[in-house]
Amino acid sequence: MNPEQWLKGKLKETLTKLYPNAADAALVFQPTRKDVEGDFTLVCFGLTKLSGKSPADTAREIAKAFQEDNAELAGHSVINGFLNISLTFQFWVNYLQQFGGNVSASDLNQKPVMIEYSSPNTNKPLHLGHVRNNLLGVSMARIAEAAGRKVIKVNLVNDRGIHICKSMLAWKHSGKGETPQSSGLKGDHLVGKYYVEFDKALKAQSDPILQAILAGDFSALDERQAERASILWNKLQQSEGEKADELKGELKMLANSATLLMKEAQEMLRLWEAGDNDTISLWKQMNAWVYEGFEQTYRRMGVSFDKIYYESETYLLGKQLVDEGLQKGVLFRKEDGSVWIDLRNEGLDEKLLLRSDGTSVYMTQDLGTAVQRHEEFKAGNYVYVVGNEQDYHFKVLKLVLLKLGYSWAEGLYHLSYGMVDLPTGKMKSREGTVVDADDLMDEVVAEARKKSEELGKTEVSDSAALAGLYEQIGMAALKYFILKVDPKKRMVFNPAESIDINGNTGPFIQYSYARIQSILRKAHGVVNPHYDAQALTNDKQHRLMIRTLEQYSPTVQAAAESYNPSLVANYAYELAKLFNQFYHEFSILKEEDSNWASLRLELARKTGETLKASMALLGIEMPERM
RNA sequence: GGUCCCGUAGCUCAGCUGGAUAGAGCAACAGCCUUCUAAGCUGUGGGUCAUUGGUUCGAGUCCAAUCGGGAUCACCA
Repeated sequence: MNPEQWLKGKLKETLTKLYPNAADAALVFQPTRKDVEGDFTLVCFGLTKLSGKSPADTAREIAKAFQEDNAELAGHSVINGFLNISLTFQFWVNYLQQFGGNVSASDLNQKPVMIEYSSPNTNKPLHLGHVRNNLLGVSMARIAEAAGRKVIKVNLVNDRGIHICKSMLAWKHSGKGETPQSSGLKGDHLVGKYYVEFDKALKAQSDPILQAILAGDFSALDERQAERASILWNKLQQSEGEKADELKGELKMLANSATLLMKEAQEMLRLWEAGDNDTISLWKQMNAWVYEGFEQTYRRMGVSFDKIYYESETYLLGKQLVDEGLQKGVLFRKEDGSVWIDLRNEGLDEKLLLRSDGTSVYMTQDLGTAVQRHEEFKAGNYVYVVGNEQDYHFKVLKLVLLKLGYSWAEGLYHLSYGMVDLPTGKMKSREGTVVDADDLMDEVVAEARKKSEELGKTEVSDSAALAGLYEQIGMAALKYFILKVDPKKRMVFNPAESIDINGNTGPFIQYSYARIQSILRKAHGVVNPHYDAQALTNDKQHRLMIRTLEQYSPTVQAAAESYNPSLVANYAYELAKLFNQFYHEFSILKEEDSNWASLRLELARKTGETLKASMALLGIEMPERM
């Protein structure tokens, strides 16, 4: 039994005995502050209505009644309206013996949870943003599993569309048959290279057109575009600053679409959709290269999926839903044939669900995919790990599904995360400031090697084992750095400073663990594993260690329920830090009193296990020596 | 302009349903290795929790407004 739950239950009993209306009173109950004697604190301010007395008197009254019934209460103090309760040392020691690091099953939702994450495009390699996405997805999956839920990990690969055609086209024009084998490049990097090349070539073609447009000459554009350009151009003459930049951006897109290259790309997309043999086989070949590259990156990051969906297979889904929606009167058709939903009552706008030519948009596809998945898996929750630039999209997605009558859509959750910024600001591919995932992992591991060699000592000597250790340390540094931050916040990553290994970092926690393992190895056969709880007397530090271990289960539950792995990361750090303090203050192997020695050994062992379990939830491995 | 997210120490971040004197790490300075791994530990300095008002026994936390940063509001995905 978890002490916190146990005590809470007992307090409720006492309150019910004391006060007639106690049943529905909410208990404000929390761990006691470090500088005050006690384990848990009952905040009594809110209970004064029940007792009709001052907060302090209420606290005293409760304490008195509670003590009469429970021998486990070692003492208490009342400060203002705070009732600080200390449980006996024996109670905690007994608890330690049965502590197994398992998470009490959450009773919230026992249905499976589907987690979609990664969702890469197949036209370029993964970058820092994907790293945050993947790490969040993996750790959420593990945390949900630890909290007792069945998890289905899903990846929806964006393998079609104009962006793929760009890479294909550039490769066709200037690739000269280059392959990953012939170039020695990882497949995704090779394809990414041609994507960049396309952009360069496009710019060369579109710049002159843009200059002409800015000068008021729209002759390169077709009639419809010229009309649009003329409107924008007129506005531009009266604008400045940001607004002008925005208009220039739109004009630039018009210029792009007027280039021969864009027309070729569009034509290629048409051929692809028509199932043209040459186009399809080139597409398949280049995608295969990319998947091979992704697979390497995923494996190194510890990312895996139960099922992979491809947009090339799902992009036509959803049209049927639109028909349904029209029949139900939830959707409406405009004169030009396009289909919309009106969300103005929900504080949003009208949203397009089907183009006037009858083709589907992003939203149509996502609606279809969601319904298809629900039919297949009947999960209780569908978690989408997607950046916060799509907050609006997912809000609409959920609303539309609900309006269509799919009540299970209540279980949709957008795990929205903030961008990863560089100290200089946003990552911009045009400025070449994108941090590549593969490079990043290499750097971080190289840094781990360098720092470790500077320290000039390690318990590991075999060179293959050393390489493995550096990989573990570097990846721990990276993963922990990203996962310790609340997902919804933007975060700053400084590649120049690389990554710390001291302080609040992954390697710090690994080090604490390795140290514990060292003690366990040496203590084997030296320290008696059994101890007599009755022979031990109260000690604040030991009690605090056990209390902190106790927080593992509630922490994992909270992380699962709030879809927030950072809670687990911060917990692991707290625990490691606390143990390091403990380690410096108390010796295990040198302790002469065998009861204390074995208690501490038990504490060390369970701390180690809990650290390892916590970090495993973040996808971080723990070395036995370092 | 509408909507949403964020603003805590020089920097990077914690701060759970509102609770006691707002915490860590990095950086700076001063200590601790003949004693279980110094990737560690201890100490010092560093704060108008963006601002103003409100709600109440109590606000970094809730509400409103303002300022600052970002996202989004496409017949793109």
